Amino acid sequence: MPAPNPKENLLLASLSSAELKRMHPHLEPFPMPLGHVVYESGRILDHVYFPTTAIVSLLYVMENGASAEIAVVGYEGLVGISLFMGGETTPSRAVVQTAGHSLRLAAKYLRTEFSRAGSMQQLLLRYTQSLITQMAQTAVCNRHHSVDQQLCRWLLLSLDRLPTLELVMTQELIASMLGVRREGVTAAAGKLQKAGVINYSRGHIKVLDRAKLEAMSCECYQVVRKECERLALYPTVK
Amino acid sequence: MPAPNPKENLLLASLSSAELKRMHPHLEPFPMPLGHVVYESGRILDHVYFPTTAIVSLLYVMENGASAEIAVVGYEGLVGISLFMGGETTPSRAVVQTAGHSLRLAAKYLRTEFSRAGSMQQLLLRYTQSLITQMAQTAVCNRHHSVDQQLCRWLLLSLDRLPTLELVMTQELIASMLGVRREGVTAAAGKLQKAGVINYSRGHIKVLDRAKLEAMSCECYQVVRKECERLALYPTVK
DNA sequence: CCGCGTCCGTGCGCTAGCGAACGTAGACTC
DNA sequence: GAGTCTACGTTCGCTAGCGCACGGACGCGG
Repeated sequence: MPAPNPKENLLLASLSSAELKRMHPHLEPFPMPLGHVVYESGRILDHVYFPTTAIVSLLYVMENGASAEIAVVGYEGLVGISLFMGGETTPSRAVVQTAGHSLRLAAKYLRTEFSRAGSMQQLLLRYTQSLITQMAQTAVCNRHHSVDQQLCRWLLLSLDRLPTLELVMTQELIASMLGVRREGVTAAAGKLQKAGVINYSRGHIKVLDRAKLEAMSCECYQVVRKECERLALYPTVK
Repeated sequence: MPAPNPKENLLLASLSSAELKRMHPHLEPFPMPLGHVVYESGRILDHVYFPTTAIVSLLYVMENGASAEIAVVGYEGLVGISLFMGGETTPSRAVVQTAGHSLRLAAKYLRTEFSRAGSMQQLLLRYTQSLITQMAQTAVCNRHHSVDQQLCRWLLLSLDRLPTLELVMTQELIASMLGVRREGVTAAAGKLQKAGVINYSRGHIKVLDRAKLEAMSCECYQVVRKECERLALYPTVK
């Protein structure tokens, strides 16, 4: 497993050379296998994680075991905002949704850098706001949009955080992220496949027509993307 | 209209006397009539607003006019976090849900105070995290819970931000907040009335049995409340 | 090449919530 | 005290999504 380059994470790449120089010695490679729980609800974090190739889902698991994704974090962001927001913990869980690499940074170094009130602080706060937008839009989407539309939104959000047009992801997993039944995902994915938008096969999804996927999605994807671009924080779109 | 006392807002009340002294000259009373749009999606804010007796809903309005509440802000918080988070704007709208008073502070004073990196900054960031929790829980609730349960949650959140057990609020308005049909609220409120939990009459809701209301609510209310109490940021419960 | 486990497709009955329309009763106006 | 308006109640047909159950198909290991 090659050591990930800090420049692969957009937040780290945005740092000034002086800042990056200070952080670099403390950034340690951290592998993220599929399904790994990066943090558990209520646990106190001792690191923040900057994904490079991995994708992490923030999700809330209810008392009865049902779950729902709150937001998704890829190479454009970081996992563990509660460390600098001052809350220490959050009631949600972070799970690796796509295996890959990340860099992690011990809490004390992050706090030190944050308290310098420099561009790192600004960057982290701006990123947090983009995360807030994503959460808000998730709430709206959960309220008003069909499973079909939500699947499109979800695929696009994942796609933007991946180097290729292929996702490794079972319908069961997508269902648990969206908080719907697996059968609902099967039905929605079936429609997309018939429309020639994707190709699904035993946990491998190839996106064939991204433009059509965007057209079939609800407005929520575009809102999040536009807002993040405005904040100069969005992954490049392939 | 009496000038609101800064101590009526929990954030302002938590400031050190030195901080409050610095801010006090710049805090101006700002009335909040029902329905007033405190900020519009995308507009650049020039003040932050600290409600004292008013309650403000953050909601997202979709292209087709449908809406959904993202979070609610009362005397425990402030409206306008994007000013110190660095984004300047957000894609949501803030609307006065319960008429009352607030104090507002011009952006430049807030930014100055924030950049001192003192307890005010910590306080604002901790509050932002509590807001994030509320949004996340709203997303989950929208996904998994019935209108009945959501109504209970919503009533409790409003109740905690009010001095009395009576809300002035039409079913139409509640429906637009929850993002459901008015008829759905009528049905849910009818059940609560039959159960002796509330008394509804032409825009006036009296809560008769708060304990039962909490029992009929989903876990989401308690999650938000516990998390905010943990962050030492929650209104006292009557 | 056989067996088994994972993953995906399908069918069926059921309920919650939607959309639209209409009825009614309290409250306010003049 | 008659008219009017706003807020709430009720109905009906419809659809999306749920829970459950089963079956088939692909792929891996032996």
